[in-house]
Amino acid sequence: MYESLFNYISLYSTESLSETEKELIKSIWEPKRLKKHQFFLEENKVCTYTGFILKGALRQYRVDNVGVEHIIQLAIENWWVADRDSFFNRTPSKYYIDAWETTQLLIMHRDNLDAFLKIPAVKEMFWEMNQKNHIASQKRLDDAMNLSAAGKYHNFQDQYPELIQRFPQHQIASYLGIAKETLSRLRRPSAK
Amino acid sequence: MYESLFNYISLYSTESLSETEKELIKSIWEPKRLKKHQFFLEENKVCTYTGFILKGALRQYRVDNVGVEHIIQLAIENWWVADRDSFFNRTPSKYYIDAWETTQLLIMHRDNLDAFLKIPAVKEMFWEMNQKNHIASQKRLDDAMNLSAAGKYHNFQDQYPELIQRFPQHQIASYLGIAKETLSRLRRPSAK
DNA sequence: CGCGGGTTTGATGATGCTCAAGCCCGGTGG
DNA sequence: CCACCGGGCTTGAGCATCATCAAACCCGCG
Repeated sequence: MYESLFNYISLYSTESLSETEKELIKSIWEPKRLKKHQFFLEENKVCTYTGFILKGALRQYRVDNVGVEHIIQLAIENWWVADRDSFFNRTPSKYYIDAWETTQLLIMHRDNLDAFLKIPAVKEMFWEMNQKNHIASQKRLDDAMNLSAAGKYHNFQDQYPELIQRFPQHQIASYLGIAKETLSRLRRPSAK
Repeated sequence: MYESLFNYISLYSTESLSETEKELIKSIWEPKRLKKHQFFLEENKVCTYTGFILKGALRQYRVDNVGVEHIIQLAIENWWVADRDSFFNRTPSKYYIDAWETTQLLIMHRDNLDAFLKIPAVKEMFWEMNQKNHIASQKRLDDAMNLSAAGKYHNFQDQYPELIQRFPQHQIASYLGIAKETLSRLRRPSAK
């Protein structure tokens, strides 16, 4: 059950986890199950937990002032879920996070964050992740600004083929910031 | 000369800098002057230095395959400059960074990064900055995808009024991902 | 005085959004 | 076993927003 998490940590760190550290992790991360459509986080609530997906799929989105959902992130196995801002700063969130498939998670309360970060391998992993995330969001921004709808979609296909299988295409469209009809038309008369 | 840097560090950290730490910082950060249009970084080179702006203004941009510049970042006093990816991972950069005004910087070689990060206040500051950056780029992405040209510009006005003074508007347009003509038209028949 | 960077203005057209309708298909209940 | 329902996907028509191209303008400076 905890193996995926341990693996993930060692993947992004040069240090390895001692047995006592593994025990610590087991004591602060707890399993949690979400049924489809169940919320992990709702708007205006503080994101007190961060999650690691063992099996399943979640979406993070916000709802604009006319009630339309804007998908911020689609996440599957071995991804983290949380509203970073809300989680770290204990501020109310602007986002919803819910399960798109029935999902098995490990979750950790914000109160245990410091203890978790005391583990050197974890600290290093977080650091690496920050870097990676930053670079990734820079790229995503660049794509969003400079690519055509077709470009965005092809890009997405290349980068996240798994996600295409797991989410309906109107959600992908929302994630990419294009209309679902446009995405539909892109797929039709098409190459590849 | 080093006071701005010290101030910046204490601003983002709960810890404070000892005298010996300040001495260390002075030994690894060196002053550097750039004349207008002089490069801090060029495409395909590794970004071996990171900089902190004491006075002046820089732009970071990439050049697309038809030769058009896309501004990634505009930076003035008390901002950091570097291509993070290139700097941390020692990989060739896709970006140019050059001085838009004559600029006074402090710079640090990548080889001194570890020593720099050994200072607790610095480590903490970096951590905080990572968080802030991440949240900011999330917001920027959201804006880029969902706002109209007018919305983007108003937003920019609110968030970075100083930058409007310092850079010509076609650069701001590029930063915002809109055509310079569009920006010009936005300003004319104008509110606010 | 003339040059050059920056800005403005106008005309045109592409891209992609909106709205509206119909379709496809899998699941449910009669 | 079939009819219906609903979510998702497709298709079409019209339209808004912006990018593009081209020309003129403005102004500080050598």
